[in-house]
Amino acid sequence: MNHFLDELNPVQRAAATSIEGPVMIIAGAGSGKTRVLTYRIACLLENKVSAFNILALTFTNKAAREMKERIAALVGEKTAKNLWMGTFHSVFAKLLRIEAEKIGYPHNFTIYDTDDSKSVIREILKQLKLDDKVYKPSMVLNRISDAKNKLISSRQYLNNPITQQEDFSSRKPMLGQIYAAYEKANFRAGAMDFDDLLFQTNVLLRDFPDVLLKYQDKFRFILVDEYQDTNFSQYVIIKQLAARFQNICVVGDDAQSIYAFRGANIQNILNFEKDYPDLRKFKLEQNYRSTKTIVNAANQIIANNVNQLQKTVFTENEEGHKIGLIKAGSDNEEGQKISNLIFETRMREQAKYSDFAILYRTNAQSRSFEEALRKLNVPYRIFGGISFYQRKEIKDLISYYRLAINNHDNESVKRVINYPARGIGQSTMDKITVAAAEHDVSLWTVISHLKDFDLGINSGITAKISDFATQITSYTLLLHTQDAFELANHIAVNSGIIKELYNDKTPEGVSRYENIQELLNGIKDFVEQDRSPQEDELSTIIKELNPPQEGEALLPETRGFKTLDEFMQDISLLTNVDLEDEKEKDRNKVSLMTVHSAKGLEFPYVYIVGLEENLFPSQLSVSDPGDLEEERRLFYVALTRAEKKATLSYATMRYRFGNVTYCEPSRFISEIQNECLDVLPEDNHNPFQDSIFDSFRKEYGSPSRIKPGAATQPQTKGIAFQPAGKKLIRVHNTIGQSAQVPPDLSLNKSLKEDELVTHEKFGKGRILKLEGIWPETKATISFETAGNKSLLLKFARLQRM
DNA sequence: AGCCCCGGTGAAGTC
DNA sequence: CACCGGGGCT
Repeated sequence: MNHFLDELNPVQRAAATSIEGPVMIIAGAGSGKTRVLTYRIACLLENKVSAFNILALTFTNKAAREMKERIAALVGEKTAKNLWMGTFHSVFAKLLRIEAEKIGYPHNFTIYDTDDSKSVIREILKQLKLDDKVYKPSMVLNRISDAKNKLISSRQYLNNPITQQEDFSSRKPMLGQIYAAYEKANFRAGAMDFDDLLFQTNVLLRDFPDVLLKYQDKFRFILVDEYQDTNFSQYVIIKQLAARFQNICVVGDDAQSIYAFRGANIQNILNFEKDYPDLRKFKLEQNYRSTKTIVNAANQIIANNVNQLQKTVFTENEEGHKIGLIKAGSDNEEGQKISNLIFETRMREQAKYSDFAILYRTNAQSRSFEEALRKLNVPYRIFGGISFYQRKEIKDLISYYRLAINNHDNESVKRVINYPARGIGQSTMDKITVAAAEHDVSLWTVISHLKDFDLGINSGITAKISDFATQITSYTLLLHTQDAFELANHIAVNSGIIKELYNDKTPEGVSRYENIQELLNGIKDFVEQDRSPQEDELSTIIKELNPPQEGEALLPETRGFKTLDEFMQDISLLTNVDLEDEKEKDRNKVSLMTVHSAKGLEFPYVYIVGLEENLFPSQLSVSDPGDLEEERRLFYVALTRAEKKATLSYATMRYRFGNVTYCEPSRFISEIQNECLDVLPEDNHNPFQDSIFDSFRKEYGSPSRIKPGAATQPQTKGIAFQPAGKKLIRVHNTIGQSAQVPPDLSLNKSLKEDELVTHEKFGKGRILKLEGIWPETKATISFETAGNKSLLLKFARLQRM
């Protein structure tokens, strides 16, 4: 085994080979953490620890996959395959698939995404007759999520005088009741939301000592990566599982804790020593990734944080380039300057596009970079934003799949019961919903046993509903007799979705049809991949739980194919960096992503953009010192992604919330010593500035943006120019996406006092007074019938008479 | 039942 | 500015 350990420095080697007992590895940015983890696992395996006894929790599925590949290269694929490795959510979702029935859930439970969860909350608000302005679904969901991540059930929530008092004084006294109803609704639908995957795992391990014992015994060696970003719920799971053997190794860097907003508790890593007093602690302080300049600057920044573990990150790499600093006059100019720089640097350094990353604080900032990169024909790839699986047509089809797997999945029933249209309208749905609520059952129970419920609907509708139920049941019966692709395809055709989209010859329709094809292709690929032993383990268990029923074809002794429910489990917990182009040629692209998504990645050239007060650090963080420290750590993460050269930029003016705002450079820039910085000349003229694009802009004003494309095809994002017009118009880009755009109202700009105009609603009128400077010009207009009105010209739909 | 239009509202990061 | 839900019209 010495062959690979030779590649480690002494501390790394000690960390990798101390395989028993609690171990904490504090790993500075770029210190070879992944390598240590990988070799540590290889070491365990070479020390006759069975792969079946190892659990490794990573931050993304992609990280798990890559690590597994590296381990496979060291110890052989056969062994590596048996490791349990993945994100907290995906690992414990798998565990719950096996054990769910102990806590009253079906093994084939559905995982609700955030949209589903909000929809459940909306429904509850309706039933409780609460105002969704007061109880905003996203706010309610956050509140519930916080509670779950602290392992507070709805009952505990309601019994806690402190939370009750809080909710009462914030005029939201019903939050506890909503939480309780939400829990109940999900349970009835056999559904778990993201937080449930951890919460219910805790319930399981708490209430079933035999189950806990079984997994303590199974997972004798536990490794947790990015430990600084675990929340309380995750912390308790790990603590429980490791309690018996205490072979727990956590790796993290408090300086890179950036997920407090979703309940991550930095204290978990700061307190690890208290939990395991006899731990061994290793500090990986040598950075192998970045230049001296970058490491020094990063140290200078993080030194401004009070709350941290002591460590000194250093590097023996070369000094390297100074950190570039670019000032731009506007967000668009920032996009142009950065894009030009990437274009030039790539030429000069003979680099690949994929060597470059643009990192921003918020997804909304991507626009100006996309425009500018497109102008230069630089291929790019956006991570985050609207993912493929959130597109309407994909969600529709997937709802059928979900419904086939779990008939009680209410959100899917609501989505597809009348899509494609089959004459089951809102009023019928209302009746079904009421009946389901009254009898405390799922929608499916009502629609599949119509005669047991008095809905007061006519026989025509009754027939339509039972046809639907029969259709879904027929899919359910095929779940384990057809492979994922066969069934997915069958459902797509049989449900009529394919036909519906095929018949739609509008450009949007064509694009939707193609997306469906892409989904089906993805399922085909999935079927053709090897299955992992965990999946085998699961299929065996699921088969036991699903004995062939009377009249049903016998299940094959061991199913030799992958099924649709396996596919659905695979996709429900993908992170946005997990979705990667598989094709090699598609990979050579500039990456655009938020700093959060960039965690764990590295690039030779990194551009950190939008470094302005109230943006980075974000406005919401500047008032709270704790939040500000998290922002600073975020900036630290961004900077330490860079290997060769980092460049920072800020704009003095940008469009935010539809308005022009003027910005100050970020305080973080001033935290870097001047000798590390290289301020680029401001007159960085862009030779491509006078393109057709800009003349369009002059003529028609700002372009409207079309929805971001799927993560898999970001280049499809388009820009539309709308001609001046009266009505709302729909515009299309080249691949058929469309957007509704408002008419260009800049013609209102030329209106003068005393002119006669007509307004769609108010009719004829005369402009009495104009105040303010465009685009904030306000007009007082005296209408013949509607009287005097004061309107903002940029919004008012006026026509000159 | 379905489409279209409007107006209100929200805009941080994510499994 | 972009999204969403509601309401009204066909």
